[in-house]
Amino acid sequence: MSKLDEKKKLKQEALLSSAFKLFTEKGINNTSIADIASSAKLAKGTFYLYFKDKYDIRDRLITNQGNRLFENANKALLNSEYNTLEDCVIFIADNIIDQLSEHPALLKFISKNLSWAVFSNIRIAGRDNMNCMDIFEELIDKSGRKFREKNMMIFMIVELVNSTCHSAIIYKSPVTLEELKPDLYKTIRHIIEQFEITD
Amino acid sequence: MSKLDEKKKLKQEALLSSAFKLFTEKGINNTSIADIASSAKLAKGTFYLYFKDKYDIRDRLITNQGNRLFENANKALLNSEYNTLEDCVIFIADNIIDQLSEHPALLKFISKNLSWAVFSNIRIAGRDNMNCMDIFEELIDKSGRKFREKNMMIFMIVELVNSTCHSAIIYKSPVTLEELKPDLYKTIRHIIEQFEITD
Amino acid sequence: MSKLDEKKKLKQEALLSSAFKLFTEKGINNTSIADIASSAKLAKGTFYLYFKDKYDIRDRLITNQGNRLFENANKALLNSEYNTLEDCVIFIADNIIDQLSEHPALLKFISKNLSWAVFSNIRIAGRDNMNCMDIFEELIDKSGRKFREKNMMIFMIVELVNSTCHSAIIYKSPVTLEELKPDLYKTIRHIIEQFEITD
Amino acid sequence: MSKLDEKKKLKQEALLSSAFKLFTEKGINNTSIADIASSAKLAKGTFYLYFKDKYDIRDRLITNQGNRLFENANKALLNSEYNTLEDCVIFIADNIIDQLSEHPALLKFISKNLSWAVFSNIRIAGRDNMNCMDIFEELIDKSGRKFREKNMMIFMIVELVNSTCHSAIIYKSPVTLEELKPDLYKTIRHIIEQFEITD
DNA sequence: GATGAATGAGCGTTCATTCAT
DNA sequence: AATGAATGAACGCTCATTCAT
Repeated sequence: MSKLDEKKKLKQEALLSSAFKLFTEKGINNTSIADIASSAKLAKGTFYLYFKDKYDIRDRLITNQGNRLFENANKALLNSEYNTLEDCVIFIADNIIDQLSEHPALLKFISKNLSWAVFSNIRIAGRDNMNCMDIFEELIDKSGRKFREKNMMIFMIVELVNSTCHSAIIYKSPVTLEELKPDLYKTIRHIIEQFEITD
Repeated sequence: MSKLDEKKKLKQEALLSSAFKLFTEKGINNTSIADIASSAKLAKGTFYLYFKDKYDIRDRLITNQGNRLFENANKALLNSEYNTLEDCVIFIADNIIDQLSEHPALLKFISKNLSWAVFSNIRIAGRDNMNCMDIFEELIDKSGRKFREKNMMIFMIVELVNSTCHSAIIYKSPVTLEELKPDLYKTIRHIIEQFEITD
Repeated sequence: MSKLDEKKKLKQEALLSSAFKLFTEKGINNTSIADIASSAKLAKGTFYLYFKDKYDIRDRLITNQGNRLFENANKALLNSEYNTLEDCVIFIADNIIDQLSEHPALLKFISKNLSWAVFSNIRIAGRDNMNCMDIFEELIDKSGRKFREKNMMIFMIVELVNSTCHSAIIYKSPVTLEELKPDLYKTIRHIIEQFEITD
Repeated sequence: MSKLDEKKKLKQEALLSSAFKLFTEKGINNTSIADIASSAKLAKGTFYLYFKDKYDIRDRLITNQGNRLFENANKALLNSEYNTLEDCVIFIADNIIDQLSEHPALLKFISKNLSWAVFSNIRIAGRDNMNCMDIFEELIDKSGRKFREKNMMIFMIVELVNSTCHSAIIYKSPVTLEELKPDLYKTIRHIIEQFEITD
């Protein structure tokens, strides 16, 4: 990589991290392109050399941050000793929930913008071109058990976790995260059971 | 009601329905107050006689539309012959899902803005000052069964239904509504079971 | 005066005193006609039955308040035992200064809007159609002394008092009122002396 | 200075002179930022690149114009042969009065907005960081005479000149400028005398 | 006479986008 | 590639004024 390319990379990263800071602090609507550029110590016009508009940089951020969450969770899982499919799925959920509960601004930012399409395409670095869905499929395969409608199963788990934790973390309402977790994980076990094929 | 009051009522309704149309068509961010007023064939200043700002009219719309959904579902339930708690809860969910699937714009609008705080305060017309939570509590009481953490139980059901149906209706992804429903309802039964206290 | 006329009088007075309160509290520019009307507990349209616009009511207020200041000063002078022209003029100045220093808002309001034309036409109630200038002329006549350019003499005194006290009362800068007074009155004596004709 | 900086300077000056023209012609209240910008043949947004708001540009104008008045007077004094303190002070007053009487609009603008705080901070170009007060102090020092309360003395002179000339120039009432001057200057001499300390 | 709902011109301000340097 | 001055459309909001009741 040439020196120029390095410089460009640095500028892009400065814009991304400035945008992330401002989006999570003040919300996307209250952040202008001038804000982002000046916070990155770049000129306004420079922004347009790297991104089309505010929504372009937002989408890049969601993907990046989503990646990070799952990478962390995946790495932690590999260091753990969990075995059953249920334990592994819950481990990942729990890990991501804990990451988010420590950065409520990130949670707000992500969950407002996380659609299934985005989610299922998040790619995991270090696992050759694998995405979230692939990780889950792998877990299922390793368990040796059989499931119908794997997509729907994962979809239901992800949506349930995402929406209930959002409320619990941001508003602590109607229950706190700590109150929620036991029953949330119990429900995850029910959902997995519900989709298992037992001959 | 005087003639003047009638006229005022009409104008407010014109503003509400214009706002709803524009919010669902173009999104709140791309709708200006001038748009709403002119679409209601009123002067810009008139808007401010009835609402504080865009977010005031949005909140009024959410409450109004939320009310309507639950009122319809509740009325239909009273005309049905369902008995068990599970059947009743699923009947309401199903009814609301069907209403929303026929108005995806309403679904988009509502579910982007529906927090638990808003939800649990939606009031049902015709049932003396009762809100959604009261309706559910009533169903539970009538069943004669005992549950721990009723709030959390309802919360999990509502969030699961809301988030999965949003995706299924708007994006038909990863499954269509018709594919989702059977498993969604099965999961609802699991959740209810999970919270029941059996001595 | 008919009952109706009394009611009208009351409404006009309510408007005047509301306007005065608001003008002195928030300034004329930040006071709207709606403010005045609602503070007087009258409808907006009613304002226009009594005054042409904001500046109409302002001018009425200046005259009214100016009258009051001079009436009070004049009444107090009649109860005093001062004899020489200098003592009388200074007594009036001092009296008005003290009135104003107790109502800085009134001072601000008056002195921003007090031109010589307005000043010299302020009428004193209870003295048959006499104005400020007449009062001063009377004092001069009673003294039995002779002056050239009486108008200019009074003009210089009034302007000097008005402008220096404005600064002293509102900003206490560059000197306070108490520091200013002795020298101010000494200068008034000099001015009177300067215009006296001594054969 | 680069070409760009020159262009910016020109634009700022265009805004200043447009604002001055409009403020003096129509008053500040009746001048909008759009007026100023379009009169300077610039876009409305450009105004905000150079000034915060209407009052920012007003304050800049007062300082600029005030500077000019005193600079001119000071330069003329240096070319004159006046010696005594009284003659010098009256020379400056007379010079400024003449400047103002030729630009009544400037007089209106300045004297409505000239507070003691503003006045005493006006800086004189070409005299290393000196302001009006410094000039007067210098004159006093050079005279070798002793005065008590120099601040108050100058304050009284400035306020008297400002307020009487305002009326004389703008309204020619109750006397014209030419009628006023002799007595005004006589009063200035009295004031100076009044503050002198004679052992 | 009194009301206050309705108007719509007008305001200050922001900001995405362009483009000459 | 990078800049940042310039633009002007668009916005939310205010308010004097009118007029049907």
